[in-house]
Amino acid sequence: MAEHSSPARPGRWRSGAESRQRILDAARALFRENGYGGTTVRAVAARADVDPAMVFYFFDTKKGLFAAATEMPAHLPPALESIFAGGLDGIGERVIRTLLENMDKSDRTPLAVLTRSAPTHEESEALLREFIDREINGRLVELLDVPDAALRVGMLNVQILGLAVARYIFKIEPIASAPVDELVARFGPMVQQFLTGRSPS
Amino acid sequence: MAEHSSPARPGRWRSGAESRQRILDAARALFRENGYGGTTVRAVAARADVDPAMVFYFFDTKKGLFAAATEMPAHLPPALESIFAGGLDGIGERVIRTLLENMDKSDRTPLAVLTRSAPTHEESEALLREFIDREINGRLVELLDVPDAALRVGMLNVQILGLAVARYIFKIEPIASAPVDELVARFGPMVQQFLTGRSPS
DNA sequence: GGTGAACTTCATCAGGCGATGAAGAAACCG
DNA sequence: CGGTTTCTTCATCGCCTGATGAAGTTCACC
Repeated sequence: MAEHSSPARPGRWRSGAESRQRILDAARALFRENGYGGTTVRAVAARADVDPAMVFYFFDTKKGLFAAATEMPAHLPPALESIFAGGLDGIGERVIRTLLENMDKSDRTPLAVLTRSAPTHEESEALLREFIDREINGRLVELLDVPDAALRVGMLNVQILGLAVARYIFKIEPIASAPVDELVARFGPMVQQFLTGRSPS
Repeated sequence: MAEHSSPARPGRWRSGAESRQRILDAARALFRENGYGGTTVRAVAARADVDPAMVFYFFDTKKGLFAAATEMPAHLPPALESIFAGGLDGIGERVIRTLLENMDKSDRTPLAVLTRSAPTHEESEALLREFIDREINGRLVELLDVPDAALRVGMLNVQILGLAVARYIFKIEPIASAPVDELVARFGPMVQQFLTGRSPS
């Protein structure tokens, strides 16, 4: 067997930014598949076609890699604004559509990562929850302005969580392969109903 | 420091069944908190106040321990029957109530374990899904007997999943502390609606 | 074209992991 | 009582983990 193409000698192969990106992509995939504990630095390195030491070179520790791999994608906050922009009218469909479209095209799926991962179990879970509570739930409760707003928003959380878990983590059919429009048509009005409809009490 | 009470000599201390039970309890707690990969046999043993070797003595392998710790509680199937027993009328409330009451009083929460755990990622996840598909979804689709039954049942799965994750895993308020009756009142009619209501198309 | 920084590899460390096997102590059984 | 089984501890194995440090290679800049 002759070594045909890769002499595996040290040196500057790639732009550095590229290696960093390769590692991040591999890390995101593995963290999502196997969780934090089930993912080894060596496996990430192998998948990124990179020496394990490079992971530490760029991210110092495994936790640093995790933090970098799960940070919020930049295009999410603007999408969030577009949900609230239209007021209460049709907000049900908007929230479902925005959620699905953003998670469909991105492999970051912060929810997925955080469900099965978390280095210390407290740390990043608390962080994400605080963000969601402040940026989504809080604003929505304010917008609704009814006595049982908190419970209504809680129900929305259940929908979002269930939809995300079913579609992206467990991949339950037919939810996983249903087109976005179908799901929006099904869930949108329902969400709208329990957000702005009359109370069942 | 004098060794005050435990000479730590080998020998028969407890009934064996008791040690086994201690290990199972500790394992369930840790698997749920940290997942399969994040739980070490040594940690389970420490929590059970038992030598690590005992875990292997009773369960042979770590996987064996996992299998024993996550096996389905015996009282679930009968509860399942009671859901279908009443036919389609009020099935929405029944399914929500049964789910909540069973998961509230049990610390097994197979869903919780399976969400964050799974030894090979395929194995037990596939097992639970097969069970759910056969025993719940299949029967329900049959019972509904409409063209879009699969999608309706998929929506039910989303509800169940979201509710379980929100209440028992993420502990999102106010869902986590809401009384069962409140949740049944909110989710029951909604579930009933999209199961037996007219199609949105 | 030489110098220093950026990137990459390799060898290696200490520590924890799952797992094994032997041997000791209590309980059970005749 | 003696022998066997059952429970328990301990010492240890080989492996893989996260992490470090030094040395080598290439590039950018002057």
